[in-house]
Amino acid sequence: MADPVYIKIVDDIKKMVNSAELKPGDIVPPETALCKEYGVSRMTVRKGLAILANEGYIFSVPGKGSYVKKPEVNKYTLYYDEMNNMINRVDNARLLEVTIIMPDEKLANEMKITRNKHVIMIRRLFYTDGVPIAYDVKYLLYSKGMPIVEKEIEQATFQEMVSNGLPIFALKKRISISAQIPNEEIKRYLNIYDELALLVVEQKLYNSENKPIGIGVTSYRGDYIKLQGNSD
Amino acid sequence: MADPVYIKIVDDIKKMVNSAELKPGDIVPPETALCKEYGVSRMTVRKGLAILANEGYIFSVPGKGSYVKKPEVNKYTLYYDEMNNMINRVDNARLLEVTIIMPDEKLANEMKITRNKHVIMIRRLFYTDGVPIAYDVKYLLYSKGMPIVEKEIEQATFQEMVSNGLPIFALKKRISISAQIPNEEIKRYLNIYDELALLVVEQKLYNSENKPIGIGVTSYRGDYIKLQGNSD
DNA sequence: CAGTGGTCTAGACCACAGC
DNA sequence: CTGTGGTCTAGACCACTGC
Repeated sequence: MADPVYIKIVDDIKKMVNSAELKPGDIVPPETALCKEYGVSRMTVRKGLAILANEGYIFSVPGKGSYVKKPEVNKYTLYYDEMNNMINRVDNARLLEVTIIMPDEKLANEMKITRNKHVIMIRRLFYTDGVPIAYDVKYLLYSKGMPIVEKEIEQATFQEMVSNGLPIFALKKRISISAQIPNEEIKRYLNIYDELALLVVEQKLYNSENKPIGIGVTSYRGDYIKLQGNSD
Repeated sequence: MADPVYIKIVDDIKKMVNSAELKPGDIVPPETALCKEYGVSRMTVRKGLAILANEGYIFSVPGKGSYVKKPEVNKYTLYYDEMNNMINRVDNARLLEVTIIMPDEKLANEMKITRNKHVIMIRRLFYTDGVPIAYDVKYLLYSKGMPIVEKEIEQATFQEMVSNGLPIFALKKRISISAQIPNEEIKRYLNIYDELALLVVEQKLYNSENKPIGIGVTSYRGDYIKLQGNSD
């Protein structure tokens, strides 16, 4: 093995967990014992345990020991960008409207603002191979540095509209995914004549103080999108 | 501050990144410089940098230095369990059928098996407050220790069916989410009389060798489910 | 009290980048 | 060659746990 010692420790303990030699709740040998077993110093052992803790295999309790963790079986990682998804890529976008509105009660509530604040509303259609596949509405609180040129808005993702490249680490986002039947307006925009379900993805952006700064709702033709997620 | 030094280092660098004092691609001060700046030993500095690397803020290149990373803006974490979701909780399940079938070409393909292998098919209905809200089909490769008592199958999640509590860390899962129009059979099962969209979640389980061991398709009434995800 | 993990030091040697 | 990060040591002191 060219691997460093701490990797060997990690692999060995992973093997024990995966072969049920160590079960969730079981205690991992104390650091001093592992030091002796592998003939290394404590910092090396701790490096290995830190990796295991980080990957969700174990957790440590000061004064007691390290324990095998119950895995989070229901956790998935999903990559979503309104312009790219698992079946198709948006290759074009058309701006339907960009206006400044006063929010109705529902929107004001969702954005946690009073109804006398102004909100920018952007409505777009997304195309793939010339076919309209999604109807997209965004509501943004105005802030300095936002793109105001229509050409910029047309092709921008939510990120690009709100964060002008700057404190992107601080942004928090939530999405919620649902299935809906299109209303007449969306049917017209997406050329839907038969029964067809929409996959509706709502994005909500928060600044570092957890205040909403934008809401986006993208309604995809159900036959043109599939979102995918992975465990790990 | 009662915080350890490495936490201070982490916070300071995070602040610099979030205030754009350090931009993606910029180089982080070398470890030796940080040692001097904070008056600590190198291991302490490295502990801080390791945390930042782990949280996706920086990455290190041996022989060169540490750099600020572009954040993964499109990454979301989603918790999904066929029995629990954001609007409703499945409080009851009814077993429709459990049989052993020979897979058709499509299924054999998806499970990467030959068509002469046997597959267990389980069909269920999920209820909330006595209302059927989802139609669920699972296909499982038979393996030792699987629940065979109907009462067990009825209330089991996918996890519980496949992994009998053992090497759960090794399991990999994928989900894909789509919106569909129900067929006549599902309409009957879910008491759908009007137009209603289905949120369809397909789960696929793989063992540690990346071979599929089970496929599950759960079709929820669109008005009863909403999946949610978070960045971070 | 002894044993545990949490923090930290002041060194060391290595492999690797770039000049 | 110097400077960088990657690995590792052999100690230290602390706070906490459980007896």
